[in-house]
Amino acid sequence: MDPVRIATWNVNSVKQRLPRLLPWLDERRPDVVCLQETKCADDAFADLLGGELADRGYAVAVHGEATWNGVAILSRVGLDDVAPGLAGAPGFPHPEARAVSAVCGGVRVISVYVPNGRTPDSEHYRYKLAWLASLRETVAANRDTTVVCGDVNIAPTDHDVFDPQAYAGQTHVTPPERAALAELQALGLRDIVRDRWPDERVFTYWDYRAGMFHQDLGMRIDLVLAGAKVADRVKAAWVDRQARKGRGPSDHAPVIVDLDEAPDGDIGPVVPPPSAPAARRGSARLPQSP
DNA sequence: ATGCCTGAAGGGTTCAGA
Repeated sequence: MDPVRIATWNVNSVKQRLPRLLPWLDERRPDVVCLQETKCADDAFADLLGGELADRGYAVAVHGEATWNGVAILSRVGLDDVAPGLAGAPGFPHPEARAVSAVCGGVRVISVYVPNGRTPDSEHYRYKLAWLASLRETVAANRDTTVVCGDVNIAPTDHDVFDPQAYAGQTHVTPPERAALAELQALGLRDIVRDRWPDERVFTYWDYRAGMFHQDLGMRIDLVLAGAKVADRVKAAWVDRQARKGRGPSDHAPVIVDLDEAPDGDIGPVVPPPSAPAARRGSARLPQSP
């Protein structure tokens, strides 16, 4: 198997992001792209960019709906066994378009948009935890060869938010959410970006308001979680902050992971060791605190 | 000012996001 570049990006409306998405595809040239928050129905997705993607050699698996949510996988290394949705997943009350999976280049890829949760005492929060339990059940069947990519709406540790105090008591950082994520990882999935940058300040989301990106006050909630057979092929992993800059960005940046060719012999793990020291921690407050 | 941006739907505003 040839080297493969996998990316995941919450685009916050594929329609609004088209002027950023297409040039980004041409510049980064990912082989597999998991998208979240496409915010459009499947026929609208095809009308909007089906031709543009075909021109670039991508096959497309979409699972969308009008207005909210919506996920997709673009692949130019094969797209087989496409499965929209998550078997047995709860709805709110009806199933939402939050997952799509396909086999791309021998890897079972799942693009996920985990429910937000809103507030820890809400039905939305309980829905989020139940949905994560369903995701774990689905991944369990192919744990070694699966890669879960997407917006998990959970910061795995306090290291993944600019200031833990700013998020105290809010969703994305509560122990039950982190436990649900840890249970998913306990299947053997590795957090590829954190493994590569264990002590770095790495975020993937910055609020649009109050200059949060400019101050680098964000969270790391977009993850690539890879089973052993995938994780052992990782050559590089990084957050494409350039895509968060300039005019009309999403509030999330893409995560990009390069896989080496699949070993046919005894090629071992090739993740390089980190070298740079940890960056200074931020100390500002959330936007709603003046 | 516990939504300071942004997007969608729909209608002159409201809901949702993290």
